[in-house]
Amino acid sequence: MKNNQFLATRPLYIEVADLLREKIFNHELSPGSWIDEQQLTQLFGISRTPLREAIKVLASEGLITMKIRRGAYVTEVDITEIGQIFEVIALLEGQGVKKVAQHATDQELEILDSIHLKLEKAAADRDIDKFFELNQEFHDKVQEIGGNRWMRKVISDLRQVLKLQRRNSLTKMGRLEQSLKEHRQILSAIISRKGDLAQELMINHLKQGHVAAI
Amino acid sequence: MKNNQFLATRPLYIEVADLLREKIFNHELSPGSWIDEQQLTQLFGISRTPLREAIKVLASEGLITMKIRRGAYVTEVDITEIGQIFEVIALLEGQGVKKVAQHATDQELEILDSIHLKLEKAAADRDIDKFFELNQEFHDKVQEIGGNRWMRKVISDLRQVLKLQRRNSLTKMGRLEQSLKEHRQILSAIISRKGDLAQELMINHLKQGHVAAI
DNA sequence: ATTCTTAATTATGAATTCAAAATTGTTTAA
DNA sequence: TTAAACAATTTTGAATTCATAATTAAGAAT
Repeated sequence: MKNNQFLATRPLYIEVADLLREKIFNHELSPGSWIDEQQLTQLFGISRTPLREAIKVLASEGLITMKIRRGAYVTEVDITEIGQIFEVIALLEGQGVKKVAQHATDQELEILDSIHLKLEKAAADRDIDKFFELNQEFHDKVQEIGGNRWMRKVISDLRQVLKLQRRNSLTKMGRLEQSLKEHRQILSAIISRKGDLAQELMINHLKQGHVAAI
Repeated sequence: MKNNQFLATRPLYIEVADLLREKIFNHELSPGSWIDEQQLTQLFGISRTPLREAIKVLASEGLITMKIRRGAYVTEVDITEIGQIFEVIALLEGQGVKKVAQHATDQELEILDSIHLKLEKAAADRDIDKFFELNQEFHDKVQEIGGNRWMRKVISDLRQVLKLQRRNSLTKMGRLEQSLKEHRQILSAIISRKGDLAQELMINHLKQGHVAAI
């Protein structure tokens, strides 16, 4: 695989990890399927070494499951587990948002507000991709402000696993409106420093919203 | 590196990842220091391939930072972060134990009780290693009964990060007694089906106990 | 002595090779 | 025809090799 001509080129295994995630999320590599190293090295034009390094990284993220002496498989996430993952995310983000409501500086709240404004605009424009991007950004910014690096990482990893499942919910417009409304309430609770309320709203937001609410 | 004589041997890179975590957390590999692949392959008696796979896994866990074309460095995990990790674990185990108190079968409670009995005995015998092993088992069994596979995985991952930090607190006998007492209360709350109380006790157990309470 | 240049050494990133395990395919026996 | 035994092939896990980048050491010029 030829590296680009620019400097500061990223390690090959990181590039490959990205390519693999992509293939997994768009189901070119479907859940449960075996990962054919041979085929992928040929497809990517690389050797097995960086590919296997990438596979191990995705395995530690939970996207890939290693079976000893019989290779790597795309993790299967059944509907029950989706619920379980949401339960964990809801718990953590609930705690995060509570702390934000209690301790964030006014300046930090401004940042959240500005993200939310853009979110409102994206919704008004019916720009779904943008909406999801900003939605993601809002949730992540809350965690960033919350300041628990490990909580943030856990959430981010679990979110990725959820992406395995994404698919149909993208089109559900009604859910988008509902999600926006819930965001409004959460932000409002944060700004008025109502930690417990913000927590409760966030938990419900995530538990009800499921995938569309990510 | 010779594998043990038992079957179901784990992949080498996983073993190596464990060894590296250990070295990182007891500061044989100190924060910020460069990771000498050559030296470690000799020390472990393995080749660079599995070592580098392990390094990449730890990098994706955040324990190691890769610098392109100049190797891997130990990330600094300061005491603040240890507290953050405990916060996450406490939150999750609190939720888990609550669910157990509410939904576990009587038979499952018996299992917890039997583990706790052994824990009492280990404490009475002053068998610290046994105590920690059973303590671990108790917490994990609660999660198993709780039934949220992903919550369990997250906890298990975070626990691993905490592992070596434990070493010094092992000797603190007072803390061990206190930990045992808290376990008694938690178990009692579970058995009497007081979910909210069990949750609160577990959260305090983990937050106060910190490393010794693992 | 200090700085600059260049050669030698070492480390990294990645490809290749190799041994052992797992799978597949073929032959033989009932 | 089916099942068991065994050989061939494929795949995995890990060691080794190789090209290039980075670092160190050595030597020349100021």
